[in-house]
Amino acid sequence: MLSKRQEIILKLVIEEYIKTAEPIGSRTISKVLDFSSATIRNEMADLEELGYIEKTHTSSGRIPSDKGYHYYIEVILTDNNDYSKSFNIIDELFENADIKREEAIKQAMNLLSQLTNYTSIALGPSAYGSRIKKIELVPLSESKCILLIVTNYGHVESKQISVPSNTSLDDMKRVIEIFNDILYDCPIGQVSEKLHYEINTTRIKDIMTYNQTIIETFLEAFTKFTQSKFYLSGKNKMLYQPEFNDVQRVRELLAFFEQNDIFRLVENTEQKGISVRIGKENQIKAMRDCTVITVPYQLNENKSGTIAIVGPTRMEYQKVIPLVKYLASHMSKLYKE
Amino acid sequence: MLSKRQEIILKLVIEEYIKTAEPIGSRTISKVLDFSSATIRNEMADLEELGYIEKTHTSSGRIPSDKGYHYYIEVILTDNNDYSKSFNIIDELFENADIKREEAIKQAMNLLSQLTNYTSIALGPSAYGSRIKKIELVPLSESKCILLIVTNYGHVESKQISVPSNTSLDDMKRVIEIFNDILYDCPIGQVSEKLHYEINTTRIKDIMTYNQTIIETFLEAFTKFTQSKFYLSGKNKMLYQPEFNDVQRVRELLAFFEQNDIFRLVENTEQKGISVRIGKENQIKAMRDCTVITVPYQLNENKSGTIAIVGPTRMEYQKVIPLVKYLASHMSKLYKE
DNA sequence: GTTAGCAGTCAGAATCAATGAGTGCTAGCG
DNA sequence: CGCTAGCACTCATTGATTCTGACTGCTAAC
Repeated sequence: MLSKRQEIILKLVIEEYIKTAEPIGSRTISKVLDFSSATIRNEMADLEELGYIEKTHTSSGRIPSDKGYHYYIEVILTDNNDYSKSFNIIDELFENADIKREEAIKQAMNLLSQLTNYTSIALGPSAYGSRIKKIELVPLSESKCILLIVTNYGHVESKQISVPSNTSLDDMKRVIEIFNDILYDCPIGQVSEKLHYEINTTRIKDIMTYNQTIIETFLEAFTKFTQSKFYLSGKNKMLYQPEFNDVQRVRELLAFFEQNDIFRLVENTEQKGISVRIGKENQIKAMRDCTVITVPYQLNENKSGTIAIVGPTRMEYQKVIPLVKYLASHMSKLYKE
Repeated sequence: MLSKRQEIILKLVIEEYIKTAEPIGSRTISKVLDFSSATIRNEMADLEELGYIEKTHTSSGRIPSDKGYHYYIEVILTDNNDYSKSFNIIDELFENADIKREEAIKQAMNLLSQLTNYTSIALGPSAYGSRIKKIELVPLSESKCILLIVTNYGHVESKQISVPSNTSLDDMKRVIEIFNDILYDCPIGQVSEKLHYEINTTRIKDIMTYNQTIIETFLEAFTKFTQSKFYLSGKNKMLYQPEFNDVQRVRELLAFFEQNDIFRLVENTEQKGISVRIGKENQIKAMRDCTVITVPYQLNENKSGTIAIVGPTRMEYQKVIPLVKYLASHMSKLYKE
């Protein structure tokens, strides 16, 4: 357990370092704290021995360690969320009824990235809990048509298909008609199951047996739904952080964002509540100087999505944490309506 | 006019510089060319005086100038397009009938970026020449529905709208029905015009007068079509070029890509044929060390889109130019069918 | 027209000393 | 006992200096 004074010093070191990205010396602290620099040095030596701060070299000032940041976040930071001003913006965003859910999520991520100057990510099976509202076949020409699938959240998936030579457009339309009957209000997750069940039991059977390709195409269009999607905003924000003044670092980081490995960010995080991974706690090499904060948000039933924010370990936790929490709670609402 | 030997030397300088990104000295050339380094030096001095090559400092080797690159591209590079192997890949891509046009373009850009290791961009009013094939209204709940517009190229635009309190869903459906009649096969560019004409003359009038918001919403959805779109692939490729070892440069460039200023790249380019802008010929500051190659591809009638590729001035022109030309000609085909 | 040879230039690497912001430690003070 | 003044020490950073090597341009001779 740290003494009151140690806590104050730790807090000062961290907040100063967040501002300047430079190691903090004892004199800097003593100016604020009305103790001599020697006294501060003694305290700092203790804090270092306990592992909360470290030196970059023998005679340098101190910088916070990963452990120090954790203590700061979990013990020192009280919940004085005085950032309610920016929260209004979020509310407005979610109250706009003329925006599709996915659009709202996208905009929320842009907003988060703008407000914080870090990279923000929304992850999660965005189609989860969606139900089919309409399936439609629009002919484009003799041989081509577009298959449309619309969900209750306004998500539209489309796939171009060529009409097989042994099938007429009317045949296909009839099939789609039947699909509409069967699948109306059917949750995306259960489509495949339901379809296979119906094929074996009901009137769909006789149409299907003579043309298997239609159903295959149809199910293919569904794979797009089940693919987990993510929205990433502010990829480049990190470039402006001094810890990424080295091009090699930048390459590593941007290469990571360009891959579809984004999901590795949330591996092994808590299912409930906020998770803050600082520095080397992230398994990803490119993130060794970053903090990744993840907060799950509730979808229907027992599944959940995640929003994440990636910034330097030297992140403005005080500002970011309440903001992310607030946003996550509103995302949940978005999925409940 | 350059002598044969000068051309050979210029070619060697450029190709070596493209490989190594280092200034080329007279000895390097003399090893290949069976003349003494002194002779090469004399020739190089002439080439420099003529403005085809330059020095980075008094006693450095030579690097190509912008003018030198131009001479290389326009005079020295004969059309020995021996890259036909990679071209098969492009053919395959465009022959797949189960891919929407926009999807094909996207994939073509990915391919181009993969093959060249540069950034590739497809620009152009992708909706241009598209005609409406279907307008549809899908109800999601009591108060919300989705407006869908499908074009003959398989492009789908969707917009969520809330049902105004003084209107019934049936009313709206009837309006959409009428729209379908009027606008079927109507080119995107003429929708607004046609709609306004019909409003003032035909049966649509009486429905419209009592609810103006529907038509407004409808036209709003169309703005998405008319917004010129672009596909960008390989944004990060440039990071691996030695000329972008400086973080400041990287920031500038990526910031440019993130803005929607992309269209400035094609400002004032030829409407016909390939255009190669080298170094400072690009108005954009961030591109001062880049070459931007643009090739228009024909859409319907008199309008055209553009594909562009952005790399360092030190670009593998020999490989890139035929590839881009070939691709552009195939894009045109895509728009003709 | 070509080349050998030589003097000159200059970026980049290597070395070194000076600077100053920091530390740890000790002894003395209230 | 907690605090502080003071001193010796460390080390990153900076700038000056030098060295090296890859070049050039020029001249004189083949």
